[in-house]
Amino acid sequence: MQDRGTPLVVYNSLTRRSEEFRPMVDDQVRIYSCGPTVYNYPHIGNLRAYVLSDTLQRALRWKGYEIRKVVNITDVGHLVADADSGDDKLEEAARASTESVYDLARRYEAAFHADLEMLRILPADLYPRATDYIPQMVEFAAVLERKGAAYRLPTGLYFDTSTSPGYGRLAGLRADDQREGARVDVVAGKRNKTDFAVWRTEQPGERRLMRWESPWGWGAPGWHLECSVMSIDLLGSHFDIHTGGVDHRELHHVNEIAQSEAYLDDGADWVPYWLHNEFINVKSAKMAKSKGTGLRLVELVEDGVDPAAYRLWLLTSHYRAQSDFSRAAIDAAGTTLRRLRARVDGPLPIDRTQTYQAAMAAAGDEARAVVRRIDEAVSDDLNTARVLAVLQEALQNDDLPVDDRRLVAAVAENLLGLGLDEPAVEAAALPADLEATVLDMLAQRVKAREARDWGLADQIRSNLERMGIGIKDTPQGTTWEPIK
RNA sequence: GGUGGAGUGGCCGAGAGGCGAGGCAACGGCCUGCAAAGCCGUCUACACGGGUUCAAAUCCCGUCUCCACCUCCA
Repeated sequence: MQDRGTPLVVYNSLTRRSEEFRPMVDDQVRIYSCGPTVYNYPHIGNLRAYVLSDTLQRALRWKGYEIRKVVNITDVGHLVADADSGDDKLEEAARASTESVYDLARRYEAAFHADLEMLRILPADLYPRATDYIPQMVEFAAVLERKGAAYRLPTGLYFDTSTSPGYGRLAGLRADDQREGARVDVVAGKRNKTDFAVWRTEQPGERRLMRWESPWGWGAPGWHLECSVMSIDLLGSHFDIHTGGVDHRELHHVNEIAQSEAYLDDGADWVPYWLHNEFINVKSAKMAKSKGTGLRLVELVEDGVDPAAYRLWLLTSHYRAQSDFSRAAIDAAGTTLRRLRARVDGPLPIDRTQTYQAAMAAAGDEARAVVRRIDEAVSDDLNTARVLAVLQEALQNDDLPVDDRRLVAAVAENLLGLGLDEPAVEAAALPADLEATVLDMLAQRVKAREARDWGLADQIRSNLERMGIGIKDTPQGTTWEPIK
C-alpha cells in the first residue's frame, strides 16, 4: 500500500468546493489539459495553464500515482470572434501570411513545445492534433444527431442545449442570465440561444482553406468538439481531471460537458474534477495580445531572464489568484532563484525523492518533519507558495544536517521544477567579437590586482562595466557576468 | 444587468478566530584593497465603519475600490 501522505485536496470548479481527490482507478490518474490554438505564439499568460497542469502532474506523481496526460493541439475550428459564425483563427492567420495554414500551425506548435521545455514542464503522454481526428469528430457528431441532441441548420449542425440536463452547471450560470447578441451575430434558427455549432458548413461562395466532407456538407468541426472526441478516445469515456484557463469554464468546458454527456448517454458525470487557473494581469488588466500586453517567454529570455525565474514567480502565488505581471516582480524572482541555487549548490538526490513515500524513507529524523510540511502544503490545493516558504526556512536552518537540507531541496525540486540543482550563475556566452578583448582585460586586471595597483584594476573594472560586464572577486578567483 | 473573486508591511505574496509565512527592496553590521556576491541583524502589516468574542487580518452586517467571466481568449 502506497503511503500518499496528506490527502490531496483540490478546488473543483464543477462543485465550487474544495474536495479530496480520489481517482477512478486505484493508483492511476488520467488528465486532459486544454492546449493551445496554434494560430499565434503563446504569451506568458497562456503558459500559466501548463504550469498548473504540470504542478498537478508533479503533485500526483509525488502521491505515488501513475499518470496518463493528454494535451491537445487545436489546429482547426477555433473561431476569431463568435461561437457560431465568422472566421477560423487559423485561416485568418494563414491568409495574412505566405505560409500554408498547415505550415503555420506546425510552426506555432513547435514554438509551444519550445516554451514548455524552457519552463521545465514535464511532457504529456500525447499531444493530439484536432486535424488528425476529423473522422472521429464526424462520427461523434453523427451520434449526437442520431440521439436527437443535435439538429441541422443551413450553417451547420447545432447542439441542442435544451436536451442537456444541468447545462451550464460548471459555469454556475442559468441560460436566462446570459445576454445573447450583445457583440455576437445571432444565428437564425437556433432553438436555444446557448446552442452551439458542432459542425460548421461552408456557405455559398465560401471556400475554406481547411475543409472536410461530412454528412452535413463540406466544412469544419466546431471548436468544442475536438476536446470531447480526443479526450474520450485517448483517456476513455470517463477520466479523472480536466484542466484549463478560467475563461474556458464559462463556455468551452460547459459545451464539452454537454456534448460528451449526450454522446456517452450513461447518466454519469463525464469528468469529476475540473481545475482552472486564473489569468495573468498587466497593470491590473488581463494580459492579451490584442491589447499589446502579450509577452512571449523568449522575449523575456532574450532580455536576460531565466525562464525558471518566470516559473518561480508563478509558483509564488496561487494558481487560482489573478497575478499582476511586472518586470520588477520577475527580476525579484530571478534573485530569489539565484540565491536558492547558491544555497543548494550541488547535486540533489532527485531520484530518491520523487514520491512522498520514497522521500520519507530516505529522510533523516529532522528532515521528515520538513517533508511532511511540504507535503501538507502541496496537498492543500497545490499551495506552491507555502512549499517555497518551507524550502527557504529549511535551507537557512543551520540545525538541519546538510544531507537533510539536500533532501528537502530535492523534494522541492521534484514538486516545483525550478532547476535548483543548477549552477547559480550560468556561464554566459560572450559575443564572439568581444570575447578576446574581455578576456584580455580580465587578465590585465588580475595582474594589476596582484601588483596592488588598485587604480588600474578599478579602471579596468569600470571599463568592463561600461561594456556590460560585471565583475566579482571571490576567493576562488574573479568571475564575471553580463549586467542586466 | 447577471455571476465569481480580490483589497495584507516600501513592493510581491501565503495564511484564514489566539502561535511574527516566505521572498524582493531598504537600512545597519561582518567580510572584502574598494566594490559585487555572501553571511548576520533591523523593518510587527492585514481597504473603511460597525458588531460578535476572553481573543478578529481571519466570523457577521454595511460601505468603498479593483479585477475577471457572461463575447475570441490560458
